[in-house]
Amino acid sequence: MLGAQKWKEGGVVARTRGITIRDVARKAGVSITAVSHALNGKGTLSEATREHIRTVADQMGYEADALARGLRRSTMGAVGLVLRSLDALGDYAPAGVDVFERFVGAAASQALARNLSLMLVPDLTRKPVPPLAFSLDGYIVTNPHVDDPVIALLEDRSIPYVAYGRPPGRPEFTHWVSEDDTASARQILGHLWAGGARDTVLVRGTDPNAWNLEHQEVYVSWCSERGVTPRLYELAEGAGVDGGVDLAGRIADDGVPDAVFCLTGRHAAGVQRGLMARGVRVPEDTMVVAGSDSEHARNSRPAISALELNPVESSAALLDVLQDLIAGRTPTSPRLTKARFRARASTRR
Amino acid sequence: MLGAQKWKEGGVVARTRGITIRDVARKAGVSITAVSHALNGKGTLSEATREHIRTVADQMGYEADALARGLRRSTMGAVGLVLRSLDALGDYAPAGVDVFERFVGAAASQALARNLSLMLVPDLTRKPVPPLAFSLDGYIVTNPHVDDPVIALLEDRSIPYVAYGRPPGRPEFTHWVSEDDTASARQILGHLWAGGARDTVLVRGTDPNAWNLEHQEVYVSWCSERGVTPRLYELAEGAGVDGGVDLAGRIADDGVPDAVFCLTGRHAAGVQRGLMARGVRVPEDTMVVAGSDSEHARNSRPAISALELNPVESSAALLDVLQDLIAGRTPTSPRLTKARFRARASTRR
DNA sequence: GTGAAAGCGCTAACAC
DNA sequence: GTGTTAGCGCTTTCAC
Repeated sequence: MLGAQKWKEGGVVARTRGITIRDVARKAGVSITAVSHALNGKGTLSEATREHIRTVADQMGYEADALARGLRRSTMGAVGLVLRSLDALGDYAPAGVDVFERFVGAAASQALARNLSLMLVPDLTRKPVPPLAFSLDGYIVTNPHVDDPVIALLEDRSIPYVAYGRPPGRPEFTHWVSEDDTASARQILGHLWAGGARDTVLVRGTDPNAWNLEHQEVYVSWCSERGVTPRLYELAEGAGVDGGVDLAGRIADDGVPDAVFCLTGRHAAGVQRGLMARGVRVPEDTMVVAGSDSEHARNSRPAISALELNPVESSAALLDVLQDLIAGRTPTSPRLTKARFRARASTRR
Repeated sequence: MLGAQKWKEGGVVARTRGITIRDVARKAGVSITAVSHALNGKGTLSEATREHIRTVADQMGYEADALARGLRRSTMGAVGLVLRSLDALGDYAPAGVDVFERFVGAAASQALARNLSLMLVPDLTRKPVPPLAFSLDGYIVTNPHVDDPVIALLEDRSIPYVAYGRPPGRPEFTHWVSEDDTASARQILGHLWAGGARDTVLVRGTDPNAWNLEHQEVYVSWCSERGVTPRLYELAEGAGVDGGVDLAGRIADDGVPDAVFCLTGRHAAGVQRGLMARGVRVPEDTMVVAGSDSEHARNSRPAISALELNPVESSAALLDVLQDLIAGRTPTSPRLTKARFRARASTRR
């Protein structure tokens, strides 16, 4: 391997340095400027030189060092992903929760398609700060909550960022992408209504993010439009299925409802199980719906109707907006993506 | 904010540069060398100067620029994660496959605990290579297969890496961590044998990784030790549940077995469903086991006995080994972690 | 005990 | 059109 060398430095095995721009310049018989310009499509070079340099570089397998380039250009080709919901949960691998992990997967492959690297960065405000955190070109922040310190930090440093789920209490901020929660919530509530439900319970999480807040808002308006009394329960996201089972007891004690709309799949699975354990029949006595699909919802018996989020389209939109922001262009945002409601046995009457 | 400035460069909004080592040096009335030494515990400085510099740096909120530091020291505080199984699948967010997603989550939180950032890198051998790919301190490669080109590339560049699941055909390579597949497989086969199974089928995937190869090996030896004829089926990982359903037909045609041991949860769920559709009773006629737990296994009816992998312990071990490697220490490896067998209704006789 | 200076690999003024 | 050169922020050698 040309130009490769290995060495030790203070006990740290340094990586093999690859081929440098200098190696290419020497081989191609030009200056390093020429190489830089040729490869970045800048400056004024004859097409012949350009082509020649490109060929040589290709042959040698030259890849520009991202660090050196970043140091100079202050743009890295890498963006960070902060999952605020998981930060809040304090658990980056909660059992049976696949929405976030699916989002990570989708975001990674969408980033790939744009030749961007995606870096998972844990809560930026906690010390010690991950070293690369402030060198990244921008951030995707999922489900920021009210007065989110991560967002405050990014703004303070003027690092571009986009939010998945609008940052609550920031009407002036537009760089967000979300599934159309309002439309989906109304679709679900309408579906339940059509199934005969007149007494529908909403179970939301405790995190003060747009997901929880907007759903609550829509639910309350929807109830008041129809003159029915809202029945709202809050259950910590971290409580999971077991929390749902417990909550089912409370709900039933308050009066068995016609339908329960849980914002998370785990809560829905737990509530359904808890209700059934008390002899409530699903869907005959009570219908159950989850606001976000998951294996829990799919594989409960009866299978729970749920909203299938759209991580692929959403992460694509987020990256588009973020790239515009990074490039100094004005992005078209906010953007709403379309989730898809999956009616299953739990609401089939 | 001290030393902060914003500027445009070729239409690109550059990130706000933070406080530099120079700012700290000026404020503390020392040279930049002194600052560097004080903050990194190197050189020979009086404890007084050291302390003074640390205080000033803290006050100013100085954070060393990871890029500049990396360029000089070539260690970044970030590691890459390559999921070879998903590369093979060509899908980074396959529905219902949660082993990898759980592993990503676990690896992320373990990395967090070590102040490392985690970058998801798809197949490194495919162009274009993500910019930071070759600047990372090291890699975790999950389920490398025989003659894996990603491993060849990392070795060529002498980038430290560890494997989750031993690289097949590389007996001399020891930097790997794995659940103890051999022990688990024997435990499962023993469990089935104890349940009366004398004709157990193994369904493995087609990817030539250690997971598939070692299980097959154990299965074949185990059969020969007991003088029973092995019945081995291969099914592409990507075939999922539906592939399992189809395969159930073939298996039944060849003779309904006493038990089926599928290496993936999706295959197990499919095979069970396919068998039951043909009137085979589970577990009465045939027991079904999955080699890796998943929501599919848990939520099938009857629930499928499965091996619960240990992504948290495994990723912790992987990062330990990788950090040793990066630091030039000799790691204790390979390391085996303990998976846990969950007996469920599908094998309860 | 301390600091000046070289240089990591790259980009972009600015000279030629 | 092409090349020389000055840094980006940091670590480290080596003079003082």
